[in-house]
Amino acid sequence: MTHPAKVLRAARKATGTSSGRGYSSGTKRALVQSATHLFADHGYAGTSLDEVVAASRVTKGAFYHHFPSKLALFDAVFTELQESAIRSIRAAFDAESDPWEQARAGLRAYLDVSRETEYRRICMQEAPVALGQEAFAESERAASLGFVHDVVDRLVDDIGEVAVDREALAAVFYGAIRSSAEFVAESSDPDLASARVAESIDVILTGLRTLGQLVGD
Amino acid sequence: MTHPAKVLRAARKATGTSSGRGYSSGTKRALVQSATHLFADHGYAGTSLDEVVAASRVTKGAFYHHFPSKLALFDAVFTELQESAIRSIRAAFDAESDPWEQARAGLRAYLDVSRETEYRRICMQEAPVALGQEAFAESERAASLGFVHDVVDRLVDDIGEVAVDREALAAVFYGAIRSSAEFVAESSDPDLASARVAESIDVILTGLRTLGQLVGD
DNA sequence: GGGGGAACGTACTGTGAGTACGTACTTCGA
DNA sequence: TCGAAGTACGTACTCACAGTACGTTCCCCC
Repeated sequence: MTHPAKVLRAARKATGTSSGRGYSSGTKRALVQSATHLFADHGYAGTSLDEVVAASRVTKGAFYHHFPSKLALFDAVFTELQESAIRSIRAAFDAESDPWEQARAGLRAYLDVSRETEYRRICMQEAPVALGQEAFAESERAASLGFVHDVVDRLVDDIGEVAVDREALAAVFYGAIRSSAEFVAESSDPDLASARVAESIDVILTGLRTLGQLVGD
Repeated sequence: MTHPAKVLRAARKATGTSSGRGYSSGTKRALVQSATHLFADHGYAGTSLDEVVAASRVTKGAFYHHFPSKLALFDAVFTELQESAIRSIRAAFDAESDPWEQARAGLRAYLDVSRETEYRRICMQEAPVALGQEAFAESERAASLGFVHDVVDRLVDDIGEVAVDREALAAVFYGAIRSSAEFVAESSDPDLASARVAESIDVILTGLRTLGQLVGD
């Protein structure tokens, strides 16, 4: 007298589909995964809930049991990608000790992450529009921008003598890095493009360091 | 029965609303102007055609006579803002002759343009999502990015000895400038913020120049 | 002055987000 | 072990909005 839902649930647990990090049910996880691909391919506005639930093999009723709105689903997808990216970058960063090497390692890790179309499309393109500039900027300050701020702080400390506006410089570098990601993404040879922008930023950093040494003397 | 279109038309001609630069009718101009404000305030997805036509005091039939779709309306709004911005920046650029001064003047002009919420919201935020990355990147290459490319070219020529990747460096600077615009926009004191980021970019340019002089010796 | 195209207006259709409500399954306390 | 409450869905709708079909008026030119 085993009921069908019970079997399904057991099957999901066995295949590891269920209990995916913080989610109560496998259904929720399936919805997030399907949505990640669909949002990345067709954007937020270009993806209908009917497509998402069809890809997840559930119905709208099931969806609205787990999420209050389409936007909440997008937010879940965004947050997951964002957090994963930050973990990768911070790991690369923490593997170095010299601030200049940390900056280089962090940049390389970021360029790697932004090679994934899902990250670029969802976290860089769609998110500010879908979630609104306010909410997006907030999450950005807490995550990536804050990270760049730390890196720039260390670099400026290392330079020492030159008087610079750390906050403004961090904003400038943050944009430079974001733009580098697009440059790499649009390129036909991502490996080469990645090396090219990394070197350009290197030249800029070297210029700043040289400036610091000259003033320091 | 006095028909509304006749009255409206007479009123428009009397108030000079009609015959707006390149548009066949005043109606088209009114639609673009209303849409500019509405898109800037509520975004592309957040603005309904009913709102646009109501603000323009026409009907959907009139709208679809002038535009094939909502997206075409957005494109018209975007193109107008974009071209106007480029004109301002190029004017500031052409007023100088020294490449480093040209770069400074162009940056200042860009920071001024991007203080307008309409430009930021429509041309920087919404456009890549609404028009699609492909189309947006194309228009960007032809306009703003190409402009930055020219500026960087002159700077690198002036430096001389240092071997740098002009294309990659242009991409990096382009991002730095875009990000500066956001920094200024989010600030509570835009004049101060504008000066702060301009100085940060100045420091970077000075670093590059110094590098060039050292290698040149 | 009338014929044709441009410039509208009105009423409808289709799609997609969100809601209302019913139902199967699980859990837990008595 | 029985039932009551909660969880996890499914089905069938409503409403908003982009786009269409089609009719009507205005304007110009022959």
